[in-house]
Amino acid sequence: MKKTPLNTAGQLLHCCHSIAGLTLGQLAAQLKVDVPANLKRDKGWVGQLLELALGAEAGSQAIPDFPALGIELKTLPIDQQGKPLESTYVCVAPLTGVTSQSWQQSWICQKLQHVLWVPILAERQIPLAERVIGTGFLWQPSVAEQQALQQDWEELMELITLGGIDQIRGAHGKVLQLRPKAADSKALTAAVGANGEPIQTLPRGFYLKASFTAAILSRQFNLAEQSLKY
DNA sequence: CGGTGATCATTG
DNA sequence: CAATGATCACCG
Repeated sequence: MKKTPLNTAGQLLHCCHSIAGLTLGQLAAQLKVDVPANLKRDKGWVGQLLELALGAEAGSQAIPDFPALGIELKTLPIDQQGKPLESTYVCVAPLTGVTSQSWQQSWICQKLQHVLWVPILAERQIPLAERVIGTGFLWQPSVAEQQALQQDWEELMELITLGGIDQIRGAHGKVLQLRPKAADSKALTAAVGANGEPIQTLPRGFYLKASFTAAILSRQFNLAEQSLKY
């Protein structure tokens, strides 16, 4: 865990391993950060803490957490069985001006090319300061994962550009969801209406379903097990 | 507002 | 009890 910017993915991973096994309280103490009583009013606290610990530079800018490496940092709340407790927010969804954009050029695709996942044992019954940081790992989508994501994305984007956004619910995709991403249900942003006319609607964001992130963890977990056997 | 970081909490 | 829709805090 260093304060200086990391130059390689290897250094980042090493830094990540050095904080694995610590509780959030221990890490916060090292960084001289106060631990909130709960996450009710500090939902992004865990993510911010890990960004500080690993030296992410992007802050709240719309760029990768590690610009030089093109790597995105994401914490993943899991239970003791290693199962994700929540779906994972990826980024906001463009609602206008994206006709004929390809999956490969999309913002979400770019973000998902290199992700540093850091599992956090975060069952709600465990006090925040006692939650344990897991072993982070670098991930790139497999061909199959890429195809599943692209398929859902294309379906969702077609609905958005054709004015079907108000029919989209969280259940629409298999691995990718489109759900509200706003301060509250009254926030508005521009979108396309049913007849192609401009309308105002709730801002949406792309989320990875828990079953998808569970598969990522499973793949990592199984590989780790295999490496112990041989 | 739109983006970052997400989790909360009601509901089926 | 998982999943969807709602919400919290901070920044430029």
